[in-house]
Amino acid sequence: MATIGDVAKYAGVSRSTVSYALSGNRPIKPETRDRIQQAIQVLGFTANAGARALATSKTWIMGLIVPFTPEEFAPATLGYVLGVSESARDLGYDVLLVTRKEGDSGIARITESGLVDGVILLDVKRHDDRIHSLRMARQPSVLIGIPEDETSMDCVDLDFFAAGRMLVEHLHALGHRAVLFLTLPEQLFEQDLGYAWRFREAVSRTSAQLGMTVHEVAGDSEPEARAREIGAALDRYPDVTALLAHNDGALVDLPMVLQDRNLRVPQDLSVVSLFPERFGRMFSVPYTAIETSATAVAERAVRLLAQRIERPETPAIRELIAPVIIDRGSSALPRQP
Amino acid sequence: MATIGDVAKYAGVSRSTVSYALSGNRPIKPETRDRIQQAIQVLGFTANAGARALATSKTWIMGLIVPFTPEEFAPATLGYVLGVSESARDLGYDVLLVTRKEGDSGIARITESGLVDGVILLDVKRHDDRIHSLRMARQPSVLIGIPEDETSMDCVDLDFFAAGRMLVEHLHALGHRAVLFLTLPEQLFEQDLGYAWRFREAVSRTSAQLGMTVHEVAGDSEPEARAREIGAALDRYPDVTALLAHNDGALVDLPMVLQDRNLRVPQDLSVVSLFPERFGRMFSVPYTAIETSATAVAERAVRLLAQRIERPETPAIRELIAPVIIDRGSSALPRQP
DNA sequence: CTGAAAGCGCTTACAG
DNA sequence: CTGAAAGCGCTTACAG
Repeated sequence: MATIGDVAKYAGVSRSTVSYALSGNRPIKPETRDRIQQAIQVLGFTANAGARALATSKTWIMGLIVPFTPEEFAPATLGYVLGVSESARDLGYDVLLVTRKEGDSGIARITESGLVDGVILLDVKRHDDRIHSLRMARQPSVLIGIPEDETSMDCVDLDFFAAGRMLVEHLHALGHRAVLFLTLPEQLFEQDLGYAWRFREAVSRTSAQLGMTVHEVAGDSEPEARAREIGAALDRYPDVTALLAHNDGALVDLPMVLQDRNLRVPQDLSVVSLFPERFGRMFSVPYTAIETSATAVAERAVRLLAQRIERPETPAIRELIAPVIIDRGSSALPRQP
Repeated sequence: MATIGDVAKYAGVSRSTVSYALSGNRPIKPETRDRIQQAIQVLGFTANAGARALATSKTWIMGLIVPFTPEEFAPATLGYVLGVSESARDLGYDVLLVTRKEGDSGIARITESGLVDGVILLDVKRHDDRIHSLRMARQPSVLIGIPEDETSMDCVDLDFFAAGRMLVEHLHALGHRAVLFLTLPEQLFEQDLGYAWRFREAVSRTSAQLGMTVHEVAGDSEPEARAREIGAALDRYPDVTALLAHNDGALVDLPMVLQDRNLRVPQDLSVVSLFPERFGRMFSVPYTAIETSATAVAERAVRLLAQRIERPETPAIRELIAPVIIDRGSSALPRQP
């Protein structure tokens, strides 16, 4: 491979001049610049990443920590991964992917070795050990999700509390007073995932305030069990007039389950939900819902991290993205008893 | 951050001794080794990745090129990404993720700068421009998928031709003579994706050899259109006794579509398919099928690349993973007319 | 507007 | 069994 020395020799200048021409950090005489440009072309020169990182202490790589919990929903996760990657490239960064098996040690490894300039953490838990590793690191980090103790941590997320509240208020405004709430798989709560808890808390608090009855059904991650649970719950609570489904997997089976019981939407049962936008494009989920935009969240997170890398000392930011309901006509006035 | 010099000073040895203790590349007196170990502990030393890469010309990073075609199926793609990441870590490598927007230039960027030791390419097309960039690179690469011209390229993939043939033969053996073949979204064929074409070709060739009639239905990527197409095709070809569905998105809607038409599986219609294993765990797809194991393919690809990185000159390998049918009882003798 | 030189933090032949 | 030194390929103060 051609080095900066080869380019310098070919262009008849010093290595420092080539370097400055590359970085634009000092004015170069136009003709000199042209000669250098040509030399670069001819020799096919690209600066060595390791050498540059060593000299500048900057790698232009962001670490992305993704646990890939098996119970989580692939299209959602993928949306974040893709969003982070594309946004990072827009700002000149590459993305190093660190997945589950390693857990905590992965963060230490990529930060302590100086492999990355910063870290984005996905699937933040309410009490997340990994945040300790992030605080120890000399590189900045941004969380996608909100932990219990967010002191001095930059966080970005959809406002899942507002989302839960909005959906309950939406049903309440239509006149619904008894709602079936299909939650995420229990494992996700056990894993202490912030968004799962915040959404559920919003639903239970808001419904309590508004005097609504909410029957919770723990959404399974296993398809057959899930369908059975939904059916059983509909039998158990004949008073419910609406279904609030926060379970991506279940949404796909829902049309079938409801049809099996001859329940028309929205005449017999209103259905509202929350799911990733990618999901709606891939499957038939004809329900009024809040669409979580991984792209928007990822983009904000990457921007924030890039800013932090440049100016580490500004105070931590918490950015909640306001949810928006897309009306697909699956909610209406409750059926008359 | 502590450098190797700090460790050397603390342990009272030279930097080279610390380096050799780290690499194990020459014997070190046990007591010396212990002192060094302790110094590393106390100072919290981790070797700088850039410096090491510069000195050794090895980054321990594999590039993973993933186009993330929107028509493709998230669980499938995610399976490969996750599989590559985990397998790479097992061998000591990190993974740098390069996604669509950049396309071709991304490969040049990460190889020419020496950022990666090798590249894994996903979603290989039959005629894939990116392979040219890979051939130009000084680092080795492995394709997940088989291009038309695989000269001197390492390739790993599920044997999609064998898969298509197996499923057709399976139906033929049961006595089916007219089959509806629901293909992947047309866009994937237009994108020239190898696996889409190979599977389809296997289906059409095998059925021709066996004297079977195959009606193709172009699977849409848009959910509503897809369901309509399936229904229309079932009406159009009343002679079909079996459905061969190679369309992940459609599989989820299928139970509903078939129920709408009062078609029982397998009494009225046999259904066989091919889908990623992750998919079956997430959704209810009760069909006899070949399960594509992204994990297995990814693991082979990573191993192959690691070998290439160590010994670049051995001849190129093509590794096709034999498909296996999982019987879920959705195929039976054809209904009597 | 440009060059010579030091330095980033490692590894590894060379020497003992 | 260990050390001193050169070198990997960049960047950037220092000097002119």
